Amino acid sequence: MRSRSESLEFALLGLLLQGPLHGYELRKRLMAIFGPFRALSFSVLYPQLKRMVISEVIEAKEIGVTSRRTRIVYTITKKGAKRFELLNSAVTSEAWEDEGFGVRFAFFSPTTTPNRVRILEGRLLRLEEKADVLRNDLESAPAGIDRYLEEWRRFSLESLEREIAWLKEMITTEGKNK
Amino acid sequence: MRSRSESLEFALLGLLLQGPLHGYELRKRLMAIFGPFRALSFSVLYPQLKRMVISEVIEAKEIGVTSRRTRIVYTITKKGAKRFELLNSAVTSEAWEDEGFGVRFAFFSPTTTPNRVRILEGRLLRLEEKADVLRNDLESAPAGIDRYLEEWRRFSLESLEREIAWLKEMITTEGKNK
DNA sequence: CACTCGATATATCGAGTCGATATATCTTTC
DNA sequence: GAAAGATATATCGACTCGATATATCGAGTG
Repeated sequence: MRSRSESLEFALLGLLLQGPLHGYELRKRLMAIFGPFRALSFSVLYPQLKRMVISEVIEAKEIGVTSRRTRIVYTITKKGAKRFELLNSAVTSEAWEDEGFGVRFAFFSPTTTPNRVRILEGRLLRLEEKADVLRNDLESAPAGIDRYLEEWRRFSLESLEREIAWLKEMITTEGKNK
Repeated sequence: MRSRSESLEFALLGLLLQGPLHGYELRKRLMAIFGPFRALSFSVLYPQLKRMVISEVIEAKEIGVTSRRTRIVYTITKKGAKRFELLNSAVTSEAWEDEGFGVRFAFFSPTTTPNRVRILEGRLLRLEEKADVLRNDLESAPAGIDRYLEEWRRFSLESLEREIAWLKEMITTEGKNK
């Protein structure tokens, strides 16, 4: 299982918990949640839904009684609800990598404070690792080796440090909710 | 041609312009340039090098005279140097999308101020598009629909605005070099 | 001086992703 | 009533990703 499809499965289960939907509508809602940072094409969505039908976390029902237009409506199963709970509580590295974190964060509401903190702290550690690499690059590189590369690294490091500060704030806020 | 492989081709040509190198070394240098933001696996690098040999922008020479160890050294051809020039001057959207911009920026030195400005302005427009989507999301969403989703959007928008400000600064600096 | 360990070096596999495209219906606008 | 655009499902080929296979080289250990 690739990390990208794990976070997609998580998001799909999260949406279907609120009620049955068909593929096109699922895509629309996910694109709205993802915003301009992550695309979702049908060639990713439909195979993913098929895999989820096979693993029995969702059920597909074709409806087309009144209109001639076929629509396939997906419903979450009991196994699917359990799967969502598992993905929510058994936090893996997927939850704090770039691909997964935004999606996990967007579905923070249906989880608990300890799980939120675990994800936020995982993300924090991951970003501090990246920042360390950049700091080391900036220090060890011969001065003025390439001013554009240097400038890019400096800007990236600043961005990371801002996200780290934001995460720390989020963790503090969660702590108060305990 | 996918955008990811176009920016990889650009980076490989940029490195090989400085002298012949073999696959493993090319990967090491690229990973150092990309930093912690983009991985590069051999299953991406080797097929890309093969495609570039076929399109005759590089040549492969197997050396293993003294040692029994095979090493395949790649040399840029005249066609390859022209290809690098083309990618440098005929700026496509690839140069300002997330995948390509960092790589283009890292190889800013061997290009000219007008080309740099074109890339920076393309990136600027792209980020302003994204920021507009987020601003619209934040304004049109019913207040408090999900405080985590809202918080994420707010943070993403702030990050975009910071990158926009940085780009404007870079464009001004380039202007002074004219 | 055999032994292990980590770095060097090339390569492939299956599963998944991406962008483009196909097909057809429904809805709105002129 | 015709055209345009949103709705809806689906597939294709080329490409990417993570894991794994294979084997050599150099450095340090006991």
